[in-house]
Amino acid sequence: MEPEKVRAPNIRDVARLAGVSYQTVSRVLNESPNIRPSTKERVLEVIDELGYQPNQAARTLVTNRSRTIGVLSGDTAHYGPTTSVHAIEIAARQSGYRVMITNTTSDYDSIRAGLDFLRQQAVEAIVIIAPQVRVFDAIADMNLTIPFVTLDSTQRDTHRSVSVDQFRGGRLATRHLIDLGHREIEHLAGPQDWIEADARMRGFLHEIGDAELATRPPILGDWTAAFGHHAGRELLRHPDFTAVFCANDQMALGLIHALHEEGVRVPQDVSVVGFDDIPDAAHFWPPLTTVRQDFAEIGRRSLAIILDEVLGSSDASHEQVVPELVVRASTAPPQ
Amino acid sequence: MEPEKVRAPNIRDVARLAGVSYQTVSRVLNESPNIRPSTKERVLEVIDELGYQPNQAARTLVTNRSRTIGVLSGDTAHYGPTTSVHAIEIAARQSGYRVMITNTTSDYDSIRAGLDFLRQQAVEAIVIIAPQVRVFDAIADMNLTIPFVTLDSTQRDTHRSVSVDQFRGGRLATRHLIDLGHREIEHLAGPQDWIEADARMRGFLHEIGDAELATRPPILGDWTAAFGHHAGRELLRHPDFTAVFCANDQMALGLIHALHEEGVRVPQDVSVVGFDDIPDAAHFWPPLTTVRQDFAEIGRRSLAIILDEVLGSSDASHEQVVPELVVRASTAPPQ
DNA sequence: TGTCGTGATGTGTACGTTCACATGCTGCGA
DNA sequence: TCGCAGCATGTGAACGTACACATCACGACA
Repeated sequence: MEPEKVRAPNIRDVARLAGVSYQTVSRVLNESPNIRPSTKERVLEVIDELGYQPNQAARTLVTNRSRTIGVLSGDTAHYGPTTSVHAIEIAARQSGYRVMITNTTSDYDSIRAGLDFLRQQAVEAIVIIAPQVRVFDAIADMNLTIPFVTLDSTQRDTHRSVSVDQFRGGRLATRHLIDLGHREIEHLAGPQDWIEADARMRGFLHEIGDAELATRPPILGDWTAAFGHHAGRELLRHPDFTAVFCANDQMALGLIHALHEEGVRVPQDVSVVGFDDIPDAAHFWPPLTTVRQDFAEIGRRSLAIILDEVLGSSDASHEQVVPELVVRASTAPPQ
Repeated sequence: MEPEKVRAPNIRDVARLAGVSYQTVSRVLNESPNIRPSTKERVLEVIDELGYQPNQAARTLVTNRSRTIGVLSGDTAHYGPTTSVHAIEIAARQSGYRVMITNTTSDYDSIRAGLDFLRQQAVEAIVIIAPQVRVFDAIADMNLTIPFVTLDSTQRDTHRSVSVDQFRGGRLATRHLIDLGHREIEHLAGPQDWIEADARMRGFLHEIGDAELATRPPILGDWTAAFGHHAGRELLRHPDFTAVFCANDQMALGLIHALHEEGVRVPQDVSVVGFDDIPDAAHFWPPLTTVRQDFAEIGRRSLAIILDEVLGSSDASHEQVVPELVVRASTAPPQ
């Protein structure tokens, strides 16, 4: 015997039990002003009694609004994106919106599928935290009509963006090393197709050029500690440098690991700067000098911006949050 | 002049242009078997031309199925959960499902709101990765009729679960220290309302009891490196121990930081074991001995289990994945 | 040659909600 | 006393799709 498939109660069931029309129930649900308090109370009682829940699909179908913001996030479990997403959720909840997150791998088809999914769910806006160049191809190809905002620093006028000023961050880190007196500075960069990685690298090159130091070609990494470790071993085959600027904290961790293994002291022999200021960075050994990005802040701002657009404003702004150098124990003057 | 609000093309628009009935279009979309190839082709052409996309809300409304799996995840950006979520997404995609993720903070109302949201979105099943006891109160109160699976090790018969055997992991770590010859072992545990934290602690206590060592009350932490650092400083006020088992890698990192600061050598003076084996752990200094959990594997399995239930199977299984001790350089015999 | 099964396609309806409009009632001012 | 504004509530339609059923053409078979 199959258990009988009970239909969920709908607005009409509520109406019948409350002795009103379904429209009145709808009014209660939507907090219409003109409704007698006693009626409203009675309806609410029945709703509670029945455990009635509005059918979101039906609502979306008729209103074409879902009160939902979509988030397209990258495939990796990085500290930054997850922190931003969390901030977005909290902010959205406060504005009466919900958030639907979809992860994607970095290939075109996956990004495309993710955007399609969000569109099908009738999200009212999309926050894109997949900071790879390829994302923009997908967006262009499917000419998205939904408002969207990106969390990175492309200055395209086609859409809004909020980002930490990565270029400036790259300069801050490099300038710090130069100010300490370093002249032989390596850069362990991120993957080239990441917008942020590129901006940090440009910041590095800019300061190197400004100080008229010899330019060393950056090493292109993949953000992982394992790569940092590998790169560190390679670099030590020609130890003609006194400082390394790593494009994120994880790679800095791996690099320091390699330095330790070879008996190279940090910061006495080599100074290391990271990027991000993940919570762990303060507890690396030595505690890491790094550039702090406020991931939560850009999350909050992105939501504010996109709700602004949903509600009618239309100027495509590009906000930038200023990063901050956090000096700890992994940097010192060269000896 | 407002730009005219253009309605998205629907199934009838497609039908008209293709010269067939809307039902035929529907059949093409749902890959009905009895349809002439030439007709199908013509319809597909029109779909492509119009950029038609099925309206998910309408589909869900009529079928009461969404081909979507909900994921309720905790509020923190931990490595484990994010890795599991990612694995779930990939597996879901392969089965023709999509995943909708909702984060929650750990308070009851937020969990409740998250579950309500997922239910309203008509997800067909829910994977719960919010491993706090409180989750079960919320579930019980709203008597969820949707199949769900949890990614932790409560052995309740009300639902399915997949988990790494945390108890066993706790034993592995502790046993390793005992086998090395340690007798004075501290445990830095996780928050008490986390199911996993509790299980690891029980594993620890079990081995301590087995070896007839004096039981030291575990220190209850919050998973962060900052807490590990703080706890390390506290412990060093009475340095009567030779080893510490930390309930996760981050706390181990902070603890080691505190030890380094006081000139205590790891592992010569104090051995440290972590838990999780996050990618960074291999690059801590010293590289961390820890217990590896296969987060991706439990993600994949959870999806398999829940799809199984969606498709009709009904025995509530409790699968367990075996954790693995990874010995690196943070542990050694006491000296 | 009539009947019947089968493949291909079309028609009516339901899903649960909101919007636009209609209706009834109340009280107030002329 | 009448008309009318305004509040409270009700009725009909629409959103876009899938399911159940109806219809039609065609060939096989007795």
